[in-house]
Amino acid sequence: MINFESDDHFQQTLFVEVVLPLAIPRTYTYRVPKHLNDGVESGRRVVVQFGKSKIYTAIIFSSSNKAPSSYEAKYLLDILDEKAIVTPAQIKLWQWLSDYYLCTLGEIMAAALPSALKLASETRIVLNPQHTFDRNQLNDKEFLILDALELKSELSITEITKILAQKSVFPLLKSLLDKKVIFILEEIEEKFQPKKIAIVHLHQMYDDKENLKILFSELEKAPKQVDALLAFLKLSKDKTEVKKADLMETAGVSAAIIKSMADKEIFNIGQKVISRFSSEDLAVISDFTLNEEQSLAFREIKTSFENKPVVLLHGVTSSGKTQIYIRLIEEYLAKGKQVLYLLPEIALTGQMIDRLKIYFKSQIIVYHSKFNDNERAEIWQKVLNDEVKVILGARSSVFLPFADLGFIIIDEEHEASFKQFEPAPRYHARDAAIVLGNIMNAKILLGSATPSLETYFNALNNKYGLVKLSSRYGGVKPPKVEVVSIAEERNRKLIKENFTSVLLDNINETLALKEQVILFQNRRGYVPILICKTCGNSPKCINCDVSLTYHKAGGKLHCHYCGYKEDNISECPACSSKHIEYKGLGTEKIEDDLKVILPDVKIGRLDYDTTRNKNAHQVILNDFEERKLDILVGTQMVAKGLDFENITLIGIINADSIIQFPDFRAYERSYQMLSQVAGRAGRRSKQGKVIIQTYDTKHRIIQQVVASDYEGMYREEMIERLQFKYPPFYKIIQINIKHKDLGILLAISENFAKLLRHHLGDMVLGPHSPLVGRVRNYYIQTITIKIDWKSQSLLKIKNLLKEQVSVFEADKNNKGAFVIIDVDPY
DNA sequence: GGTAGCATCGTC
DNA sequence: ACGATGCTACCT
Repeated sequence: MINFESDDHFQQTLFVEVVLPLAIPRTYTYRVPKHLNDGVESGRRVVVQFGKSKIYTAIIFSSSNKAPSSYEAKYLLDILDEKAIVTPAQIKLWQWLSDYYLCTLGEIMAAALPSALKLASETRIVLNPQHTFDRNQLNDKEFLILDALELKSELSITEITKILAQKSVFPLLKSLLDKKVIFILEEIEEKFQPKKIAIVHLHQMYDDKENLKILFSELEKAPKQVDALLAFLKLSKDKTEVKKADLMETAGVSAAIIKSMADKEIFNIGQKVISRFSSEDLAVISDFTLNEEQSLAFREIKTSFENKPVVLLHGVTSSGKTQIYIRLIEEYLAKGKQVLYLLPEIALTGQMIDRLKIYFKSQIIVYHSKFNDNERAEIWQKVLNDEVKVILGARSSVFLPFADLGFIIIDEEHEASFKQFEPAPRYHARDAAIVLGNIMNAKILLGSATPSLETYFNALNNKYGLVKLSSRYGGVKPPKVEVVSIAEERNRKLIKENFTSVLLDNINETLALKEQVILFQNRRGYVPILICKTCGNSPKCINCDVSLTYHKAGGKLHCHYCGYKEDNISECPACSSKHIEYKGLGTEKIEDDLKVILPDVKIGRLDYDTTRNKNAHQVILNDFEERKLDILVGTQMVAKGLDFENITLIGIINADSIIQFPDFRAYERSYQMLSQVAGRAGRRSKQGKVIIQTYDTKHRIIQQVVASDYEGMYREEMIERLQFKYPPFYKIIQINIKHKDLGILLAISENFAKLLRHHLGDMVLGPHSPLVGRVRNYYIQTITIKIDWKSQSLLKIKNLLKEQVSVFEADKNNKGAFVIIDVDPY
């Protein structure tokens, strides 16, 4: 006879290693209650108590049947999932990231999982504002939570635990989350919003002619409303949808009239997400064939993939890389594979999304950190269940749980925004994606018009395949680049404010043709610094070692590092002199000066300051696209995701401010930035023009930009990189030490450098002060380690660093100090 | 002799 | 990360 009771008795006791979403270096072991043995699988979430009072969601990393010898493991409280929500491939990726970037698994988990998937005792819960769920589906306890939430709009999990008088609430909350009864509360920041328009419908009731007649008679005393109603009927005759804006215009009524009619339920007003893509472009995209050069590149990429997992597509601006991407994506979709398409964050607000959405419809999904958390959790599940095939996302989308990934595109591969700096994990999404691709056996395509030097180096050394695309698509001519000497114009007194006569003449010509202009200046604010002419003093931030920037709108001095603001000064705080000079220039001043010089021209500005509000970015771009603006002044935001047919002139106000930046990548970055901005000029119909204003017309970077000589730039840069021990020849690991007291910081960082030098010799440089020596009241010292990775073992050095950092942190003399390790800090 | 306030430790 | 525990300084 089989004894079911004793079956349990023979079951093994299992133990699991779990990752907690905290910055602790190791995994922790929990004992599995026997009744949960069947649920043990790495990648599933478990609920555990950690410490005396905290409850966290952790991820099972591995399991074993050996009890730990030195301590008694706690029981885990519950297993939340019926299948792993973190895939084995992800676990491998996490491990790699943690080893490579010297961060903890917990930090990666915290960054990777949307918070709706990692409930913790302090998580706050709110009711779904749209009560679309079925109350009958809830059990007693779920109802109890619902009641409590109706009384108090927001509850913490600890509070819910009290209400229910039971320990295990996570599974209950998970079920409520799944049923969309509750949401996780998050601090709402600026959210990504698709462009929406208001659509007006007539209430169903008035489909009936009699009712409509009655309505007209009822509105007799409200002539404006009658106008609106008539206008609606007229518009709805030849269109399926009536836009609120059209209705207002046709009827000649205000929004208030429409609103009051909506309140009376005559109209219903709905929102419709619309594409920012014009129908003209739509045709080009939805039905295209690759030209000869593109087809060749397409075939070359496929051949390269046969023996290399990574291929670089080096294609000049407007060479039609996107079309090649689309064809490749189609091939992988046909094989049933998932595709990850990585783009820099800013480019995602642009037209790329619309373009691909038109093409791939519901197969495509967009993912980035500005999405709200509930949406992100939903996308996580869809990717895991292989319900979405194409993911278009910013760097954090490398963390998604791909079920069957076949192909990764990293577009604008050279973009600095793929690297995360703060907080840990300080990873580079391109490199992480390559590792992910290798783990999942997916092919990886890097795309850029100006590849990063390390990528180009890898391509030339046969580590990556290399495919080139050197002519522009559809016979678009490359823009004509003209360099203007600021110094010379100044001598000849031709310059007006910061505009050379050449630039102004070109602006006028362009505007006369009803074409549009972009002016690029890589500094926001009005003027970067104020200097006292008497004593040379300039106002500094109280928290950081930087000069404050004057912002005319608001009349305040701002710190761009910590956000500190103070009132502008009329006399020098040090010597009371009234002779204050304004030096340098930012986008705000350029906009202002231009308004004086060209009073009849409509000028807009696109930078961090004008795009803080939700949707501001879209509004400005829409205005520009709809030609409500003639000139757009902006920081590097204008360089990305802006593809308007009508822009034929680009002005770079001061190229020197970009080139003269104290960083080893300054020249490379300048070349990339200038080329990219220049690439915005001119489209299919017309050759564009770019005017670069500079003091240093002979500078090699400027000359190389003019000549589109990427190869030349690469060659010369590489000589310097080798000579001064920089990547790609050397690996750089940066150790930043922070402390509130400068004296202590200098002493301890000197000591730490000495200690490291003892082990690593002259690989260790510094400590030195970074560009900004103090941020948010913490002084910073940097120790740089340059490693010749061909002759040294990176792993050994990293292990040594880990060890030495923990020794440093444990040392009493170093209390109050923070150590931040940044691997590949670029 | 007591305790506020902070540093340090350990979490399985 | 964060609470528990230990240690020093200052008070009635």
